[in-house]
Amino acid sequence: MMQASATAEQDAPSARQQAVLDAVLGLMVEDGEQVTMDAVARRASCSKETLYKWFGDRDGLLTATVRWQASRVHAGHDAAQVLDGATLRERLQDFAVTWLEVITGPTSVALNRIAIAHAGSRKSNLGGIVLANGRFAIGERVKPVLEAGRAAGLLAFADSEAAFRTFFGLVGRDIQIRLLLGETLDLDGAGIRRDAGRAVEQFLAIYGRAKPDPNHQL
Amino acid sequence: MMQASATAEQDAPSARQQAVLDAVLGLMVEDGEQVTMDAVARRASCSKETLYKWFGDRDGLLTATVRWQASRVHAGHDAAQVLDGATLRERLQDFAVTWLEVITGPTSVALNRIAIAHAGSRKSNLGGIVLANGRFAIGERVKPVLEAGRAAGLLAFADSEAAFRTFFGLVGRDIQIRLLLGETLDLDGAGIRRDAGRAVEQFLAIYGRAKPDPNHQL
DNA sequence: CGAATGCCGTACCGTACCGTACGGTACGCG
DNA sequence: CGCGTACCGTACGGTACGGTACGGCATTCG
Repeated sequence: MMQASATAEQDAPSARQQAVLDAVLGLMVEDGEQVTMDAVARRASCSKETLYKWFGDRDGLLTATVRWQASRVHAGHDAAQVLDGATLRERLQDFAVTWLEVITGPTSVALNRIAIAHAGSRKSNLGGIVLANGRFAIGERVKPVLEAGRAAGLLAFADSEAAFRTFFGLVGRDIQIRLLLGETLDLDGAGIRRDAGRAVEQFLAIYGRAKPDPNHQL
Repeated sequence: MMQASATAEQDAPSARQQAVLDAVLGLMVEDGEQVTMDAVARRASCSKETLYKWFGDRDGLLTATVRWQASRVHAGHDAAQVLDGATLRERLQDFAVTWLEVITGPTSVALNRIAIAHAGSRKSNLGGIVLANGRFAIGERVKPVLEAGRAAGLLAFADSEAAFRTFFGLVGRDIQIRLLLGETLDLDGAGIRRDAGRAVEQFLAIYGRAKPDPNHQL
């Protein structure tokens, strides 16, 4: 009579529940529109009754799935201290590569499609969860690096949020919207690294200070 | 026994049909998920039978709606020839403002949501239509300007497509994805103009050839 | 061993919605 | 006038899907 629903509570889902959520992700990737309760139950070899006991309703199941996927995207926070130019480039490049790998992945595309379709109606915003764990999470990880770069005199900007948004735009460009709208553009690892490098260089062309220059104004 | 379906044919829809399509757009903006054939018929004061005669099926109706909206977004093509720095800035600024106004508009958000949700399944890609009339249409209009700027010695780039994609990223940044995911970020005209100006200056910082016009600082 | 629990499989219900059919009305034309 | 055409309003069938109920099995625990 226990087994709190994994939706309301923030408990990590059990192993069996994780298997169910992975089944949902699999269905989403195959065809976002056929994520029906019957299909999930069949795919996960569980009964619909169990689905409803664990997740409340279909919305709870989708929410739990989004959370579950988000929980394993998070890479480790690593604090960087003093930066030289090469290290800054490297860190930004890493972020750009990671981000591009995420948004071009089929799971991300499927999940964003679901969340966007859901955002049209009011109920329980998957969009907020996706944003919090995607766009905003990466922002909170990049901004300290940018600020460290500024502290080291390598970058010049007033607002780290604005600077990050520019970085975000330079990295992603039109890739995400094109993928979401169904275009199949294949980026291999080399292409992603090339794209990331270009974005970093362009970012430095805008915000870079030529030399470590300890007179930071604004 | 005529009245070719407005879907298969490329005929412009009749006035009455346009009213129907506007009703669909209205429903999409209000709540993307309640665009049902009954609701459209009620809203447009027409019978479902007529809807099916005109548009074939629900997919045809949605496709016709996307085309209809696309048909009136197109601004006039205007060929510019020789550019000086101020004119180039102005043209780019205009494009940026227009684009931001489009993607922040509720109709665009609703339409993109529908198209993205639809892109998950195979049938009749609204995504392709939206891309062709949004992202790609603006690209084809911007690239000649960029090339004219290059011809005038104001810009330096090898690939106009790549340069445009950078411009696209600098203008849009994270705005579209955040709106699609349900965030309500309100940009008034002044905010859009400010954003557009920033994007143009950043673009020139990357691709600009040192040409006088010292009224910018960032 | 017997009861309780947790879960699977499946049948079932209500509803929403796509697509069609049918009756009724206004209008143009021979 | 009578007929055809185009359309509105509505009712209806079929179906897919969300959510519930029930029988059966395996495991755990008293």
